[in-house]
Amino acid sequence: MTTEVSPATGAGHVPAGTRWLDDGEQLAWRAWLHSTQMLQDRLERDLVRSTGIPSAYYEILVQLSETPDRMMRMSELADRCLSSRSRLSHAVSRLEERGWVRRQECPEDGRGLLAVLTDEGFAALEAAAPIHVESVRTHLFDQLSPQQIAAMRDVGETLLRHLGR
Amino acid sequence: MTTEVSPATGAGHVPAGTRWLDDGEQLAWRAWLHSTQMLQDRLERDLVRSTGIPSAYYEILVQLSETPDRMMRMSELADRCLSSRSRLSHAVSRLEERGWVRRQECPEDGRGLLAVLTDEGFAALEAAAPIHVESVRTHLFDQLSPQQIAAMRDVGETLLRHLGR
DNA sequence: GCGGAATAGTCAAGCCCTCAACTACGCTAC
DNA sequence: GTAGCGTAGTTGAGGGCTTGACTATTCCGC
Repeated sequence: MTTEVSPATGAGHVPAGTRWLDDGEQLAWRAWLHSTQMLQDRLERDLVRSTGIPSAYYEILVQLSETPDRMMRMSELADRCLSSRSRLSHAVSRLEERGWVRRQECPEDGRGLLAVLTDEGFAALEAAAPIHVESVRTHLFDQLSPQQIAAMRDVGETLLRHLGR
Repeated sequence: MTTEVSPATGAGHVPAGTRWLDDGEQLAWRAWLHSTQMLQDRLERDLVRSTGIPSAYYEILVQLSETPDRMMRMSELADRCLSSRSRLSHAVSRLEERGWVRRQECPEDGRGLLAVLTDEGFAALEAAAPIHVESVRTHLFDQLSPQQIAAMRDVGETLLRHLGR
């Protein structure tokens, strides 16, 4: 995403009653939009450059690693990664090519599959994690006061409640 | 982007001294990560569904519309849209196919081109803007208190200062 | 003015994502 | 037990983005 909100337009062409953003809201909107885009972009580039793992794959590895058996149903994995099923399916195929994940039939449900983190996958994650966390610290936490971090969390959680998670 | 930070790993396998995230930081990180992803996703889908314009294109139209002559150098446009030059070049080509933008030679610099917003492009933006701003209100501003909005802006601006803009 | 470096923009290959169609299995009711 | 429907997951086509190589132009020092 990206996107400023109001066109440089005079009044009168658009449906009356549009609640345009005022100046403060415009500034807040641009600050949010640009900072999130730039930060995501920076973290992504750092991660790929230093570990060769795109963040979408990293997230999959993390979710699997946090599970007792290092395995999870494909759909649950998709949900946790905020990913569509199709996208996850493609991603797991590519992770299988790297030898980091394999698919395994699900005993309780003949339709289902389990994504299983291999030892190689776990090792790759273990190597990448310290690098990634350092990047997150450098570009996010080291820049903010404890109050700002608390506020960021509060805003994030409020939005998540509305968006449903 | 996406991405949890620490692997479910015992101590000892990774370089000593990694500054792992504590519980509060983890929660703040996940809240930020998931809320920004979900919100961007939601706004993008709303915009495409109701106007047919992806946010990357919308941003280009907005930037051009805010300029006195509705034209801008390709590189400046790329910078303002947080876009690579290649990406912008592709996007402008596609906007040209829609008849919303055209390229024009730059008088002062034979290497350069100007992207010019056409009347059709301006009309498309004018039609889309109220719909988009309503979506931003619904999913962002209507969910937050004035204090939260101020905090969001503060955090965003702080991060932008570090990331350079 | 000339040679080399820097800048503006484009293009092709490859990767990733989305959308919609598809297969396969499970569940329920009759 | 089988029809019909819902769920799990995959697949392929098509579009967008990134990277890196390429052309054209300008700038700068001499």
